[in-house]
Amino acid sequence: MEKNAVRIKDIAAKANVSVGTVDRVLHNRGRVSEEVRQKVLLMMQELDYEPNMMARTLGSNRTYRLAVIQPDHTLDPYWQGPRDGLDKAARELKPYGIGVTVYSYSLTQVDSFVAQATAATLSRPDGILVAPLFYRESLAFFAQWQQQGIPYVLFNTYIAELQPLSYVGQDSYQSGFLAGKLVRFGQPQPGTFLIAHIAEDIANSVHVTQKERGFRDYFAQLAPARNGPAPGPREHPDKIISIDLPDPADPSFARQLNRLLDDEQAQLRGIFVSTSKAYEIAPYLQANRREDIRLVGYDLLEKNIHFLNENVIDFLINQNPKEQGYWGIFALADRLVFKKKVLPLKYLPLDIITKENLQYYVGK
Amino acid sequence: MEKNAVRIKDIAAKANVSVGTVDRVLHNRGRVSEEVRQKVLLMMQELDYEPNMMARTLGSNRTYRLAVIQPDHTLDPYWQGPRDGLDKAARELKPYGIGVTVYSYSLTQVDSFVAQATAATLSRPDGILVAPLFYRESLAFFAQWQQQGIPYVLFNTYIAELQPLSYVGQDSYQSGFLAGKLVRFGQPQPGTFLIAHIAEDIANSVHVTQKERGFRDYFAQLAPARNGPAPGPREHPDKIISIDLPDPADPSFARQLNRLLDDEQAQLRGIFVSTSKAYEIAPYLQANRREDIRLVGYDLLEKNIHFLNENVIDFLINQNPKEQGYWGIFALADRLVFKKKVLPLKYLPLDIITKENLQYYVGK
DNA sequence: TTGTTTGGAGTGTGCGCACACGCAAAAATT
DNA sequence: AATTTTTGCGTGTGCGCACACTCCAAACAA
Repeated sequence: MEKNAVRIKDIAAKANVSVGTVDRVLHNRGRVSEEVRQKVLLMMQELDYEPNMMARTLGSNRTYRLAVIQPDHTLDPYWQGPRDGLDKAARELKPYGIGVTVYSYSLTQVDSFVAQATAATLSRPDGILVAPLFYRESLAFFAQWQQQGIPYVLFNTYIAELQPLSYVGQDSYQSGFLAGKLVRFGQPQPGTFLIAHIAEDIANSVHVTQKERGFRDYFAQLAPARNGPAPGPREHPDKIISIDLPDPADPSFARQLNRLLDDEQAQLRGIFVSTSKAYEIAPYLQANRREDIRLVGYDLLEKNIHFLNENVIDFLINQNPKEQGYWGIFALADRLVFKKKVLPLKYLPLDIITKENLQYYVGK
Repeated sequence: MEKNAVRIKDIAAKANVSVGTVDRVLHNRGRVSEEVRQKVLLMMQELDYEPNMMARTLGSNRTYRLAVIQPDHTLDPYWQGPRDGLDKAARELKPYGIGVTVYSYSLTQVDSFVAQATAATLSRPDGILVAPLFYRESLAFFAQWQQQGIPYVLFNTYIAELQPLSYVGQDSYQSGFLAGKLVRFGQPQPGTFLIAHIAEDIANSVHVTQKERGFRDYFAQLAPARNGPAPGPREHPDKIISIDLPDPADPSFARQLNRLLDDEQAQLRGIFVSTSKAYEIAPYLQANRREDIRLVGYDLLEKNIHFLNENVIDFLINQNPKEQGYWGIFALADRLVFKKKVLPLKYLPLDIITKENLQYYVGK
């Protein structure tokens, strides 16, 4: 094997030109007659030439600087995941001349996002990976990068507005849809199902509203068709409510939650927490011994894992934070270094995590 | 970045020797005085030298031949997965001088395994990746490879007997345990649960017996402790039975299966198929409209996906066949080419697949 | 003594490619 | 017609490393 690897030299010989000429058509450096150009191109096709990337990066001493803009991982544990992933990618890609700089902003302060995004832009990077949690404020930056010709990749939150090179992350809608299934599955009787947002600025967060839409749609499609041949064994007059909880430190958090749990009428059978903060709800269920209420949330944070093992949380959906960082960086590398075409959408799987399969996802 | 990459030239300068000398200590070629050797080693540590793998493979024209021994993918669709995965790995590793040859044997014929394994051994490969479905017949080969110093990696089936370089695949026991959870989850009433083996030589297949053990243990640990403080809200006098079905083409397959399904007394609530052949059972459930019987099986084969979408199969556990092939090859490459230490056990996740998250696993 | 081996080091070439440079012929300008 | 400029192409060097080769002096044998 490998003996038959086609080199530039082979193309040159077959086309009766020098390696310099082949190099010129390969990189569109001009200074080649159209006639020769076509011949070289043909020979390349015939021999099925594939450049040797190792020799290429070794030969050209070019380096690439990538900027990552994401929430500070010391303020919210979730963001440690993407951080780990992009660090891993950075390590693997270092020999290819890729360097990564992280600009972290505060999840709760819009202006810190603007400041960091501005700093990243001013560093004039060769590519940008960004988690655009703030919808409105992101748009202007996209426009600027697009104009400057800097490729940028989105992760975690998908904003279609200005075409990014790629989006890496979950399909939020389907993610909510799946949550509906998990919260409903195996429950023989109809009831009320709650979708809880914790300390989220819903209006400015595409991400979360799509999850809610998916969740509601799951129940909608469950309802038997009006004129269906035979109505299913059970009807589904389930009631879906959603609530916008404040920061858990706020006393009204407990107040609002307890009011819901104490409402005997409601027949509350399941709660879906739209972010990775299911561990904020879990203690209330555990304290009141509400094993009858199904709890579904996101991500394998330490606290979530605790309540999963205690059977308070029933399912977690893994958003694959680490993979998001990893593949985000790789999307940029594929474009810049390897010159491969990059898929505009890279949906990561919706991993269903239970107590029984947890261990194989934790260190991943 | 990357400007600070340490080269062997830098070490040479710092140790006041030539690059040739550094090369000699790097590869233990001898012909270096102990004194100088120590100095060079020290400088390497101080500068935190990491060899540039690209330059290394480019410089040394060494190639590696890997042999893969696995069931023929044209005879059983499952094995297309590992095949795809190892092909992908082979493509990525080709520039590193790695070539892969596949020796495929027939799942049902022991002697074809022996023949292919023999052929692979005679080709004197630099490394071997093997799916040792036949327990007894595998042992002799392991011993031989060990003696010849050929590193070998197991996948799909774990046999601890003679330490392989690594095992890549699922934890079969935990896989069965999870299947127990999935088949039982949300069913309010106790009943009978069936574990079905289809056309398997149980006695010679570690793999499948471990799955059964895990499955049974799930139910065992569900039963409330004898002297527990308070017996749970429901007791679990579930009954677990297992059955050894013949090839589905055999008329007794249908006979045995129908007898089980028609037994009103049994209260059959769930079936766990221990291999990827859940699609052989599904038609019987569908024909008899037995929506009350939970069906859990393995792998995203086309036929399984069909019945998952029809709600006949409730859950599939993805054995990640593609990843098994991919990481199996990489384990060998890590050892041979990159000289990294290889984990002796690489457990792949137990992906839970439902209709709702299926799409993100299919093309993976 | 003169050869011969051997230990301990340095030098040189090539891997496949990028890129700067050189040089002649053709085309454009004066 | 003499010049500059442009076009079209070939050559040479270096990237970091492996590996064969060379060289020299000391140890040893004859």
